[in-house]
Amino acid sequence: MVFVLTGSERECGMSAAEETPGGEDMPWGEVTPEAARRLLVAAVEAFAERGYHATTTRDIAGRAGMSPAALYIHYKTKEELLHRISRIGHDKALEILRAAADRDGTAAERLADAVHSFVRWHAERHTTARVVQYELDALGPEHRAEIVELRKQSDGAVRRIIDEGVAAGEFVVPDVPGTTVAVLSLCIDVSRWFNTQGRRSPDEVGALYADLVLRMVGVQK
Amino acid sequence: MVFVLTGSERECGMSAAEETPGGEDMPWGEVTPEAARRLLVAAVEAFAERGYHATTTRDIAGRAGMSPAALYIHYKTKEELLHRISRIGHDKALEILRAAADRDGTAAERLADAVHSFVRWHAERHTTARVVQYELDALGPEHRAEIVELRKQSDGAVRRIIDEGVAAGEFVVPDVPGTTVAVLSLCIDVSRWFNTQGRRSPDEVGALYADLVLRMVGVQK
DNA sequence: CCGATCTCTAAGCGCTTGCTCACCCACGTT
DNA sequence: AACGTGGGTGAGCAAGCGCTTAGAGATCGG
Repeated sequence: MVFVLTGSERECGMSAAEETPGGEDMPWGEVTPEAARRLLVAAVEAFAERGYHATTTRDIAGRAGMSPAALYIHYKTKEELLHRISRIGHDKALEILRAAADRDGTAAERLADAVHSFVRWHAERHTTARVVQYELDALGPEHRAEIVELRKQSDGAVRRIIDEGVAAGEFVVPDVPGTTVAVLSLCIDVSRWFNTQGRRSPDEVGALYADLVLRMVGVQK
Repeated sequence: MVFVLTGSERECGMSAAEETPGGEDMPWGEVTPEAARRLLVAAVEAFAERGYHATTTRDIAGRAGMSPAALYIHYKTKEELLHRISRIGHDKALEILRAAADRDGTAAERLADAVHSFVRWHAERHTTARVVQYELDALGPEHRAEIVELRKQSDGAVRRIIDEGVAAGEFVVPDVPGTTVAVLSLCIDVSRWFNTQGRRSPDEVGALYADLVLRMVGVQK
């Protein structure tokens, strides 16, 4: 299931039987030299807290317990770090939406599932999501174009569910593209305001939002 | 040495009969020495394009056709510029929401009005809105606290409409605070994705969103 | 035991940043 | 004509930035 694209780091030290510590579901399990992962996690935290441009390479390296120069052994530039984070995050987001879209069940069930799990991810991993969703403009032109393409595919996955719901008579939606944008926007913005200290758990927000979105597409309960 | 705080700068040079060029409704009409306004408009554009931290004071001054040093005649720091922008923008946003909340009419009419005009503002002036809504963390502690207070009042205005709609039996909303956050989040995020080149006009997006929000609160059409 | 390799560090280079300072000039008043 | 004042500039400072380089220490096949 590992969808490492830049991958090719399976030939590193450990035997094929062993697993990356933390297992398959560990957030950044696919980032392989352990030091590279530490740097990446540190970068996510720093970028989420202060923003990409306000974060220094010294801060990232410091959080990872390393010297500033160590960063450049694993990443060519600070921008490449952001790109890696963004790429992995968008792959994960797209995977979540596609899994829901490709399930069995009514369009309403699939849309609710998509929103619920998409929102839960944005709340649970809101530090990552904040970087992934709001630091797009800090990427260089080619990297940005690559990520924009992934976002179009996310849009397509949601639109497909809504289209099918309309075709099946489950949904009443006068403006499918507009509603698709609104649904995605609503979910994504969770990462901006969600706070771990708040009253609601990620799962509760997911359930609330799934209900709100079903209302938006005109499903009667 | 006029350090304009909010208003009350009517005692400056021009006669009482004259108006600020552009009239009362001009976006930044209340910012008075003309050079200070030019700097502020330049800052809004630059912050919206590149983000606060990626924008240099030289860039701002250059866009306003002035030398870097000129900025510091009108503003103490770069952060003060952001604060001024943020303050004026939030005041305007709150004014829009309050005007809709205080109108006559059913809760549904007032909620639709609030969302329509709030979204239209975020689309029409999406450069300003982007700065106002997404650069909050770049403010210093006191300035941020001041702005956060304004946001709480915006939340209150929307919540009041929804509360009254529920009380009047117009709305069916199981979770009023959660729905309030979702509605505001939906509207605010328009400033992130809205593009002047796109198919929809600000007014059309406002109308679409007003309809979506009425569905969210369970109004049958 | 040797060199090759890989990871990491101390030091620092060249540049840009936010901001300041000494000075200038147009203009309204005397 | 002289002057004071407020908006403006050119040059530049101290600090901090992203990134590089020379080399240290650990590990390992031969």
